Parts: sequence; C-alpha cells; structure tokens
Amino acid sequence: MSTRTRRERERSARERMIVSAARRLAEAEGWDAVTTRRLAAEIEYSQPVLYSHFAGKDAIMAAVAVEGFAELATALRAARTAAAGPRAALAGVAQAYAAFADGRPALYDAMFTQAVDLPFATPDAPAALRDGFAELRAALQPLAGADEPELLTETFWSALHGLVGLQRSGRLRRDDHERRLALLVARFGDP
Amino acid sequence: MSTRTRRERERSARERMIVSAARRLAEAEGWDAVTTRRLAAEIEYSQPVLYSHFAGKDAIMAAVAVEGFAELATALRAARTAAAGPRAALAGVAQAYAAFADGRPALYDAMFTQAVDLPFATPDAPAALRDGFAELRAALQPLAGADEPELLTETFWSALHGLVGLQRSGRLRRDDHERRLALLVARFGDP
DNA sequence: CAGATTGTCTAGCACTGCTAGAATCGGAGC
DNA sequence: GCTCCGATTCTAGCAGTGCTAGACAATCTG
Repeated sequence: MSTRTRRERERSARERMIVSAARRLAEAEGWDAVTTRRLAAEIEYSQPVLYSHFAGKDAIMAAVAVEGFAELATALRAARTAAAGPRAALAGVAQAYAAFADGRPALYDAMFTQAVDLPFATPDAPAALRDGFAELRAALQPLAGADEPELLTETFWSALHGLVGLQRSGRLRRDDHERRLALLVARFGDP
Repeated sequence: MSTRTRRERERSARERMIVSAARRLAEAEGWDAVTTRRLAAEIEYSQPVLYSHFAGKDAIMAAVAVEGFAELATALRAARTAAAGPRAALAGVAQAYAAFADGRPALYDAMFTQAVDLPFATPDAPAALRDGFAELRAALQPLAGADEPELLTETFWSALHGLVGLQRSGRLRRDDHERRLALLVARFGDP
C-alpha cells in the first residue's frame, strides 16, 4: 500500500521532470533540439520511458504548452488588475501578451505553432487555457459597446497573436512594434 | 552555343517542375508528405538532382512561398479594384485574404509558417511579396485618418493573419468566422 | 575517334520518432 | 533466507528523414 503511493509519487515526479526538461531545452536551443534521445539523457533514463508517460513527442509538447497557458493567464491577470481604468487595462494586457511571447519564444511556439491537437474553443479545453481567454475577455468587456464580447475578444486575441507572430518571424519592422501595439489598442479601445 | 541555351532551358523547366510538384504534393497531402525522395520520384529524377537546383528542402519551400505571394497579390488586387468605395474595398480585401488562406492551406503555410528565411520588410524582399503588401496598403490608405498608413497596414495585415491562423488550427469557433472578419473591418474602417 | 567535362545516379551517413523483446529489479509467499 | 512472479526499464532495431561523397555514364571538344 505505502510502496504503491511512493511509486506513484516518484512516477509523477519523473513526469514533471520530462516536461520541464523539454521546456528548458526548447527555450535554450529551440524545439528542433528537443529530440527524444536528448530528453531521455536529460532525465537520465532511457528513451522508451518517455512513452510510458506520454503518447509521443507531441503529447510532451502539449504538456509544455498547457504550462505556458497557465503562466500567460497569470501574466494577463496581473497586467489587467494593476491598471487604472478600462483603457489602461486593455493596453496593459496587450503589452503583457506581447512581452510574454517575446520573452518565451519557444513556449509560445508550443502553445500556438506546434501543438495543434489541444482542444481549444470547447468546454473540454484545459482550464489554464480558458483562464487566459477569460482574462482577455475581462479586459475587453467594458469596451465592447455594441459588439458581442466573445466575438470581440476572439478578434482582438487574433490580432495580438498575428502581431507577435509576424513580429517574431522577422516579417515586420522590428522597431515599430510598440507603435503597432498602440494602434491596435486604440482601434479596439473605442466602443 | 545553341546546345547550351537548350540545356539551360531544360534546366529551368525542370526547376519549375520541382516547385510545382512540391506545391501539388503539399496541397494534396500536407508538407509532411513532401519528402525529398517523394519529390525526386515525382519529377522522375534521383534525389541529388534537387540539390543541384536548390540549397535544400527549405529553399524549395521558399520558392513555393514566393509563388503563393504572387497569387495572393493578384487576388487582393482583384478584390480591391472590384469594390465600389473605400469601405467596400477594405472588406473585399479582407474577404479575399481569408479565402486565399482557407482555400490553399499548404500554400499559406509555406508563406507564413514554414519558410522563415525569406527577406520581408526590407528592400530586397521578392517583388511578389512587396506587391501583396502594397495592395493591402492601397486598401487602407483612404481610411488611415491620422494614422501612418505603413503602420496601419502592418497592423491590419497582422490582425488578418492572426485570424486566419487561429481559425485554421481550430483555436476559434469555426462558424463565427465571417462575423469576426466583419468586426475587424469595422474597427479598421473608421478613421 | 580519344579525352576531358559535365551531368546523374547509387550507396551511404547521421539523424529522427517509435517499439518489440530481452534483462533486471522489486516485493510476496514459503 | 530463498525462490518466484510481475512490473519496470533497457538494449537493439525499424522505417523513415535531409543531405552528400564518390562511382558511373553521357556529352561535347580537339
């Protein structure tokens, strides 16, 4: 009885090790460097052990992505609650979102470019994921005016996502980032 | 002398064959199915021939991407010139952009997700690429108001790109696509 | 027709994600 | 304390990837 709980504890500890090793490696050298062999060496086990925890490499990346969504949600919440009024809140949230993507490129990649099999706009989406969206919505709700908040949030989120995505792949002039962000916020800040 | 021109002609014909085979394969089965071996078989040559035309698989994908940018530019131009006023032009361009991404997912992928090493916001960017951007700008210029057109175009383009990207990876509710597009156009259509 | 040069192919490298079957380790019963 | 059994972990290998060196064949030149 006691041995079983211990083993389960050790097992879940190892699972966390896998996820954090994947994340660390990805943030240090990019996702291309995250191979199952490197990962196995990092946790000091052999390759097949990974597959007793996750269905495959994609599932590991999805786990990293969920971690990222949780952190994004708290970052957005902090930015929103720290702001004075609705307009400042929207600007702060946008700023925080862009800073998150810029500061953790590999993590953002796992969340939006790589893991495609995470359930998103459905009730069975991971909680961390719905939390992040809820934060955005809370920031937009006061400024919705005649627009449906859900729809407005989706659109604003898309715009933000597009900005940081094109930004990072070098498709936009690097130095005007702040001004584009401000422009976007202005366009969505007036009901 | 004449033989040399003939060989050069044949050579460039084969190069076009490679690019169009890559595109066809990608659109039919996705980029994962486009392997150098499949590609070689498709053009009925051996694998190393590909490398006498392109530096690697990435360069082939980049060539496909440039093709895509040219087609996107003409699609946007058609939509813009067919519209009555500035507002209708913006809506039409946005519609055409979304339709392009939706109808040619693999092509859009090559343009924005895969080929990262194309020069973008610089003078030495491919002409097709600058043309597409110029079309967007032409649609936005009349509605810029106090905003700098260049900046506004970049921001609107990003927003569009984000919409179609999240849309396609199943991160947005599928059926509200049109309404989100309309919302975006409304937010950018009023100076 | 011989020789040099181009072009193309065969074979192989180092790597990927993933898995079958062998080996090893831990706890249970005598 | 010792054997046995089951779960766990490992070694070895598969089929595939992008890419390349060196052997081969075809072509043009003198």
